[in-house]
Amino acid sequence: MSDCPTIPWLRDALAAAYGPQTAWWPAESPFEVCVGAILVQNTTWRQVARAIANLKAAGALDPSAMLALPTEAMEDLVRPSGTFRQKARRLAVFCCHIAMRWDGDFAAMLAQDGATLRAELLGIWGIGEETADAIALFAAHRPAFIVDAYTTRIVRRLGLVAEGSTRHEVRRLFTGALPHDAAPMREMHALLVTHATAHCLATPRCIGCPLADRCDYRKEHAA
DNA sequence: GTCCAGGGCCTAC
DNA sequence: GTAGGCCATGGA
Repeated sequence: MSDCPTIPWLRDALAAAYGPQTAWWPAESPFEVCVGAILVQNTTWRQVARAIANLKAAGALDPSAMLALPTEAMEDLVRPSGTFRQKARRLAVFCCHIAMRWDGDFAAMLAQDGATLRAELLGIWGIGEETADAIALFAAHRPAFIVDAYTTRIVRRLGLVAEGSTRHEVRRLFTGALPHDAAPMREMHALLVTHATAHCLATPRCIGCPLADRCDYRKEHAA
């Protein structure tokens, strides 16, 4: 739980390479952030953008409008993001929660303190830790650190956590070293995703990588 | 044709 | 508490 000195180094190295990540989550409203967070489960943002464009064109980027859509229509709209039946159902459950628990007042739901909001989100079927943290951080602007597949991959390659490490260990690594505030957590997460999509998924991986001195991508394959 | 992507649920042990 | 199967499209 002591501060890991590599985290500030990592942040600075990525910031130097990619610059400030302002307005990084591409969404026009907090609700759109939530929809994106659910749709991006186990897929790429490119696929999510298509599904969100469909929803926008259908006028469904609103909790009550979305809830009014027939199941099959929702499935068709979110189809490009994969696992479309599950995701249509998760969005419906989420909208239903807003309607039932908050009488449709989505802004009031997001206005809760971070811990209460996170606990409530985790109680909604279809929302796990990563999705809850994404909503808390990018829709409600509460301090929360998102541990996604990219983040885990990067810290494993840097040797900061063991192969079998849990999500909670990775979270502690960052929350212990970053200010407990939404802005630095948003910035760190955005830098990690920007870096991962630029290098960790690319081939060849390490040409021009700002972490090349300390990163060993072979480490993750030992798992 | 095969593998994998910014998860989460469910079941079995 | 955790490992494994499942969901399903689309890009590389």
